[in-house]
Amino acid sequence: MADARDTSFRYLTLLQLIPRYPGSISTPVLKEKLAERGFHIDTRSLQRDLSEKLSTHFPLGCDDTQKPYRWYFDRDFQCQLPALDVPSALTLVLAEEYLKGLLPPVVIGQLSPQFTDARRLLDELSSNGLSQWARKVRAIPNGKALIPAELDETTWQVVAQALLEQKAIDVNYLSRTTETEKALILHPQGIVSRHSVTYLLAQVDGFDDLRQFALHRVKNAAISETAWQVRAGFNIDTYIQSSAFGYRQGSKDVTLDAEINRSVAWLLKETPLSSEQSISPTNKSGWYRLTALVPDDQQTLWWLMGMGANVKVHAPSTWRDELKASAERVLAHYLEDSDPHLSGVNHG
Amino acid sequence: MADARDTSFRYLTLLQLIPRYPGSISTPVLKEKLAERGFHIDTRSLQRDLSEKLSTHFPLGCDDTQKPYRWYFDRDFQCQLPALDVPSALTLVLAEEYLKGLLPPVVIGQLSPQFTDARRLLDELSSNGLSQWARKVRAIPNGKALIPAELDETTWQVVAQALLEQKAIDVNYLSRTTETEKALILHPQGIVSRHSVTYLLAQVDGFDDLRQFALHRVKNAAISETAWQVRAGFNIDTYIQSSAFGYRQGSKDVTLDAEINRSVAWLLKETPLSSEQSISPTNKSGWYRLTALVPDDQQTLWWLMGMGANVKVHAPSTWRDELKASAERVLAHYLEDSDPHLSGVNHG
DNA sequence: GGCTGGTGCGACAAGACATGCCGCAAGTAA
DNA sequence: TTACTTGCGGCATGTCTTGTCGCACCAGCC
Repeated sequence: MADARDTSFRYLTLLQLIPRYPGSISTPVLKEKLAERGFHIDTRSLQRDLSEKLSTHFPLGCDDTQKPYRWYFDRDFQCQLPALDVPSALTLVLAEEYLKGLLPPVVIGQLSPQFTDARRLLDELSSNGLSQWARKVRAIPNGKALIPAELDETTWQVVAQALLEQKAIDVNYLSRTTETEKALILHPQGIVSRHSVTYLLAQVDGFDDLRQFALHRVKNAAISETAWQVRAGFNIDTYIQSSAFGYRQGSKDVTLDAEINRSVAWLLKETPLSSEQSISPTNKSGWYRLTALVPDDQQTLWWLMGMGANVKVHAPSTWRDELKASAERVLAHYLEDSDPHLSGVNHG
Repeated sequence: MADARDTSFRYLTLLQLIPRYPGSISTPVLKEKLAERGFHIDTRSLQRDLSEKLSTHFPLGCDDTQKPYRWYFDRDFQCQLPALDVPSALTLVLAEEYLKGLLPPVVIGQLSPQFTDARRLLDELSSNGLSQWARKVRAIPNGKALIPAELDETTWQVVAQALLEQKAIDVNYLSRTTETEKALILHPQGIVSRHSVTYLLAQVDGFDDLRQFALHRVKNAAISETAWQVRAGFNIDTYIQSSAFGYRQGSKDVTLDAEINRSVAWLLKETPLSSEQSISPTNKSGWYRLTALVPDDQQTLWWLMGMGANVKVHAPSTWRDELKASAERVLAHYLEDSDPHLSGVNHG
């Protein structure tokens, strides 16, 4: 890449090699990595770069309690190279607002330097505070935002690293059924984030089956010495579709045929259910005919349920039946109080 | 910040001043901005920096068709200063997966250098492709992901910039009611992203009332010469709560009192509805009593509706009535076909 | 205890490099 | 045409970088 002695570029390479705080890197390792990238310099020069040049201009820290000194960046330092432009910054703010309800705070914390950077830019945009961007941008998420489960920061870091670098991990896991903590060795195979809970898919050491572990119930995670167990032919999509998450998801799409009222029609014209969808008027005033090719999954069914009486499903018949049955059960709930003699209606 | 003549640090400052491609910056302006930051250098030096130093090491472009040359970064170049660590990269991938269903592709495109960076890091992590991170991470969003409305890139950029820098904009807007395109001057006051549609809140030039404009129906947006109209005392939260978006949102929270079945209980134990929530067993096997302080909004009601017969609401009575009425209407939908003599049941 | 290897650091000299200045050329606006 | 702006090559100067050496410190290890 860079062959010759170009000081400033070497500085930049150097800065990219230094990790953020929880991590650190020692001088000899840095020298080696620099050499890999074509910068063959004396150890002394490297030392000078770090302690005289870079650390005066950047929030660098140095752990000099051990002899190969270890260098690291301040925990929250961030520097984008083409600096953020205004639209990107606004997008980041919007994205953060959305993600707040979806991911554990700790995971968002991983991205916080970026978000902070965006906010800082917007703040500086109008140093007089005129912009007040914070009062101008809101996201109203689609679903009800449940409060994401609490998650330990190191847990997330260890799991992410183990998953990607194919390592096994030692953990304590709080079993939901037995309510006891148990030490396990896990072989991570995947991560699924569902609603506001993040699950680790892993094999327990010594077993062949894949199990789900809610990340917020994992304690004291650490990379294990045990060698990682390969799971041949694992495909996460297949796994999810195999209803492992209660998503009775037929592998094929189905054609949804329904009547919808005007408000739903408007909604779907702007944000379609699927790329293959048609909406046409019916002879019933204020009602439209919807045809769409949609996945056969729980999500879609829930969405239909949430639309309530604004949607009337004709096909597939399984959904139609399910919606009808669900309505009957709900009604039974509320009738059994006011009309005690009707309490025999099935609500199982 | 940096007072003296420190070449490498000046380079870095320089790089931060150069925007990504659609934008560009001219040499004299750069010189001025550098001076603002304490770097008083000769124009010649700046020229040398750009054309000899930086452009050999960075993907810089130069428009030399006009005489004050203009410099810019490659469209997709990105360089994080403390380089991304593995957990952050994984988080970014997860965030992207979530946002895909929530924001228009163009808006996500704003962040794409970051996402691309994350993906590249993960790819390089296992040059042999062993990691296959893409097969290991999935997000299953809470709501049904509708397809976000198409949105023009420049529209987003112009609107974002105008909003933050307090400028008026010239646009062509496709009215939903009249289905005609109309040239307007808008005074942006806020942005609300709702479901998958992004709305601009703005006053039309010459009017005092605030209107909503779906961003994907805005064409040919451009910063206007017209001076921006201030809207005194505008508060976006108040505006949203004033049911402007159909969110009949009482300003006060309400106490939800309901019976829930085991699966919902588990869900809520891990991801609570609110920070003040209690779940206790009832004498009915498999059912639990839920009490929670929740906002009085449409979102929560929809969520309850989506839970179907797994939830039985006792209070507030308005919700209870609404759920019951909704179930009745749904049922009527489906009964009127199979039992024609029942078609008289109200479904308005 | 002494030896050794690894590391940090001050000093120094050689040489590379950055910088300001000048002059020239090309294009543009008055 | 004239004045102005901008880019660019060249050059002298002075600063800065860099490799080398010597010394100090620390931790094992024989």
